[in-house]
Amino acid sequence: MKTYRIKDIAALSGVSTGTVDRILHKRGKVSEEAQRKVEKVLKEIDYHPNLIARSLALKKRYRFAALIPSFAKGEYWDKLCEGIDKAAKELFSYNVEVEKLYFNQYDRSSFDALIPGLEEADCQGVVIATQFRDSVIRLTERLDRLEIPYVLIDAFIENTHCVAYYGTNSYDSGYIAGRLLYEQIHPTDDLAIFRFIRKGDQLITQVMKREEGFRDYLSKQAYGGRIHAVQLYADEPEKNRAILDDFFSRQPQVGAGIIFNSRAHLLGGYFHAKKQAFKLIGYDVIDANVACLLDGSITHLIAQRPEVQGFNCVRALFRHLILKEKVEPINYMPIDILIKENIPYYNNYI
Amino acid sequence: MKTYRIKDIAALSGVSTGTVDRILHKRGKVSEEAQRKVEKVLKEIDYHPNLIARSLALKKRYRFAALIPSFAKGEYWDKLCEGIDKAAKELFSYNVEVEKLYFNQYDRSSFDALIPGLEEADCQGVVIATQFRDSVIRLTERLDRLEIPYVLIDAFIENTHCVAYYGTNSYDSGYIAGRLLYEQIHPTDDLAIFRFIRKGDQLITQVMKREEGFRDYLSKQAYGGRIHAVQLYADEPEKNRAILDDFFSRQPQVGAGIIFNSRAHLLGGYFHAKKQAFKLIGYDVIDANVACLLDGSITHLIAQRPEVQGFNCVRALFRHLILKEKVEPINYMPIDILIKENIPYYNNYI
DNA sequence: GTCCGGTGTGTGTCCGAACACAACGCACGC
DNA sequence: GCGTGCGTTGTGTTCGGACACACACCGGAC
Repeated sequence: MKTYRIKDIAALSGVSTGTVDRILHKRGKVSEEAQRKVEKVLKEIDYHPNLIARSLALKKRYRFAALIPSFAKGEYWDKLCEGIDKAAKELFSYNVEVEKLYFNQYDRSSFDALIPGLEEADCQGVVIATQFRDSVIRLTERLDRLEIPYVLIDAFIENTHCVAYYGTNSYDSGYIAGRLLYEQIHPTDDLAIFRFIRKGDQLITQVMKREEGFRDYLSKQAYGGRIHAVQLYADEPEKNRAILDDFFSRQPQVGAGIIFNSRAHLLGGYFHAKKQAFKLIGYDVIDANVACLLDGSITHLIAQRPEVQGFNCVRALFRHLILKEKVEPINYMPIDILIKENIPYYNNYI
Repeated sequence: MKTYRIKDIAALSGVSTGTVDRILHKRGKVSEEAQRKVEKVLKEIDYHPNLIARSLALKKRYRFAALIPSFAKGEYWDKLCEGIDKAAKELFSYNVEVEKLYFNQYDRSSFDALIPGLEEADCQGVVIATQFRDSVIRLTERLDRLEIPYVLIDAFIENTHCVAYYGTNSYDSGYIAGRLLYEQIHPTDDLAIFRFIRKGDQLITQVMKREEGFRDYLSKQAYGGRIHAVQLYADEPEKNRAILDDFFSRQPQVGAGIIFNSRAHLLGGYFHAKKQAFKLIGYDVIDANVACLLDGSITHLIAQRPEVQGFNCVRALFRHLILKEKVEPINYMPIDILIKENIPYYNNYI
């Protein structure tokens, strides 16, 4: 199993390495005859350039930017960041640097405010979290014009020219949650859907899609119970206790429920404190949710490996720009089902 | 964020690059004064060598060998091989080659027969599937003496000096299967455990451990049904039909069961053909099992991403030998729970 | 004073690819 | 016949690190 070098190709086709180089890179200034000779050899030997040597010779520095929501330790976007950092570290020797730009996921203008800075930074690739659809579309159009490749993460947006997309199918993950909850109850048992409201919230499509999938599963099963919606307030924990106490005093028969964002731990904590048995399904492997899974106050978590997503986003840009590989454009992440017994093994093999 | 080169260190400490090189590689022949000066600089700048340049300069070729069971297309070890091949391809530019040596997983002597060939091959690293405990121990002792690093895959073997181990906790995956099956039945329903016998079989520890975990889960739940063991024959499909027909005519109340190896599809096919409703749990995402999951004849699969395992094994050797990183020695793979609804997303993000 | 060994030290080349630059041949014009 | 210009080609240097080799220096032996 011989590996060929440019020098070998040059020798085989009777030209110099410079000519081979011009042909490989389509730089022109090559006679038809040389072109023919080299192409003939190339066809025979299946040449793969040595990527190590290439990236050493290309003295280029690559700067990637990542536009992601700001986060607290242990939250979803923190985990995603871990993956980004891991990729950055691994690609350090390739002269790749990743700069993270944070926005407030509940405030569109904070996202828009990042754009000018992004353009100044003259980066070669961008990772974009797609919280704000319209703003993202506007940004991608500008990046298209500047011919800067970008990767989308979270929700998929059609008609963009992204190099890759990483995310989950929210509808299906809701559908699966439907099955997991339905299997734990009787077909006529009542259920609760807990929702968090935040001042000035826009509806988050991801959460809406999950609920849609969830409800669709139940209706396909001829589910005969009632689904109660309970509104909670993200910023006001004391208020929530009162709301929940009130709800369960009026609807004591409700013994199972779901919450479509990563705040299930807030409910888990409530049930745990009151020693109330409740079948609760939540989303995302964040530290607080894991604790609830282990103490039994959450029965299932549905997750999507944010670290792997972050890692893959950066790697997709790397593969596109440096390795010049074809990158699979649409990548739905696995929908992981986690219970008390398998969560200890849910590590990140990246 | 400046990156330092050997040349920079040399300039900063007032010596030549050769001296810095000797100090970094502990090649000796350096005066105490030079040692001191360079170490002082090294402490200040946190030097990380450029891995790209290093692996270009090291003209070394790395040959790894992988001792794994032979397989048919789509089977467990085939998937593992995919991961190995993917790693090999990715590391090609680093001058890493992986040679696969196959043995018959039901015949210890076929494993032993590979050892002489392995020693001749003078490879720098070995991946070993641990089917035959004693033979593996003997091999690892020889490798220890030859100072050839190795990675174990499948079952963990204590007291070896392996660089890394990748596998699943069989007991816990059986325990989880117990929960998944128990949640689908009533506490007094009967269950079936299907076993495949093969001529000259030794008991496979992995399968035994799974069953142990499974039974332990049930006994902790005060399970009150009977567990029937059904013996089937790996090589004789017609015989199995008769055995199953006979079993279900005598025990028609059994509506759920499990099989602890990857042959659940053989049972799934049986139930599907007879249009018999049966709650069946199996192991491993092999193509045939996936088909059964989708047509409903298998309710759950428990899996462990063989591709990722294969990939990581090779990468562990690479990281140890070439990158000289610390590799986490014991790596239990996640225990994945797969149902009809999430199997379409169970791709391999490696 | 010369020769020899050993110890440190610096320089040079190589790895494979990228790219700049010099140089070549040839046709054409004056 | 000679210079100009263009199209084409080969050579040389670079990237950062590894390693071989040559050489400077010093002390001791003759």
